[in-house]
Amino acid sequence: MPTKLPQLKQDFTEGLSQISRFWGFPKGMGAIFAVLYLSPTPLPLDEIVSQTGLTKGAVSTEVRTLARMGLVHRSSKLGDRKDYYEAESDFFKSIRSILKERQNSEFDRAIRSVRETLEKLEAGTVSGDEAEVEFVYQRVKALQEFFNAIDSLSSAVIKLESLGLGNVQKILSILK
Amino acid sequence: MPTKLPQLKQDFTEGLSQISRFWGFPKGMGAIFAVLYLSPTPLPLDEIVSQTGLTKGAVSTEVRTLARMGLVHRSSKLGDRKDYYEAESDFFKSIRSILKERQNSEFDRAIRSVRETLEKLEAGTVSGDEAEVEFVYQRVKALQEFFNAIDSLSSAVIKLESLGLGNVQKILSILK
DNA sequence: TACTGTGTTTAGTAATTACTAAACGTTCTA
DNA sequence: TAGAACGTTTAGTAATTACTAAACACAGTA
Repeated sequence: MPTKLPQLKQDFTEGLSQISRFWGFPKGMGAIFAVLYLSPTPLPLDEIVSQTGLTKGAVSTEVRTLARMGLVHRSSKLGDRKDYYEAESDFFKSIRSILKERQNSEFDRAIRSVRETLEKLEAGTVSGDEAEVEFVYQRVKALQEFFNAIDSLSSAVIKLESLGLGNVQKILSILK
Repeated sequence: MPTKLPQLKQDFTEGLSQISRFWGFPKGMGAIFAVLYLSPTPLPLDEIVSQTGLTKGAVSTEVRTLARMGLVHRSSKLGDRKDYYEAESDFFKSIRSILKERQNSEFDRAIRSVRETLEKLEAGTVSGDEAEVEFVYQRVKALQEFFNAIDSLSSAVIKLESLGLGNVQKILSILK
């Protein structure tokens, strides 16, 4: 027997919810994105509310963080007070803006704290068993270098015009 | 005034805890890793307990998941019943094993559900407005392709002998 | 066999996070 | 100015997750 389109959409939505949760985002966020992603036209807030079963408040805040991440876009029609939302369908573009978002976040603050640790060690202002201080220094330095590599990578990705399948292929060929 | 080594270690540990939490892991996990990472010698469980302030139970379970991820290694000394743990210091190696770990997880199950959605659409067994079905098909297909790209990338990384700074540089030069 | 030193499991608690319901602020319309 | 149609904020609740305390299992030793 044939699957009805609304049913299919709902299954898909549930799948994306789980993926969302897996990556540490609220599952409602995945659901909202899924609904928008499968809609041929931008949707107003109440439509998202009715299709996800979440409340106005929840949708309002989560759609905002989705927008900040560049995963959805907000627009409005002239002579219509409603806001309309649509999903970004270029995922590589989304990745870039998520990375960009992360750069000013809590994450960077933590990374900066590692850098500070390293600076203290380099300034020679740390007292303790000499061999151990040296060991700790080497370790912290290695971690810092790792972060730097990740950072260069993501900066590069952010600056890219397009990270299409072509580029991914090229990368793969290097890594072989 | 000089910083004392134990103080430095503790600051570092707090930093890593936050990073851990940021990526959706328990902060205790980050703390455990930090303690091991800064220790010149493998540590037994009680040592981790006393240095992190967590309980035996917590350390026992979290150190196990760290080991599954390949971020720490368990070893034992002859004539000593204790287990000893040490941190993996090659982060690229860790990334590989984390990716490997993820392949058999909940995440893959969710991705599979997207693939099933796609298969139903391709089999033509979905009923509904024809234009909309076609639209939905295109979208789901695009998402699937994105997942495939990510998947190839991570498989490639998993198979690598080494993803050192050299390779990262090469990648960066492509992406410029 | 009991006892000690290990790590693990379990059942419950604390802390965090996602979400709801409802009040609120604004803007437009009558 | 009142009321309606929006989106936002807030205060509280539900659900989830991280962790604790304590019982447990097992191995080695007296």
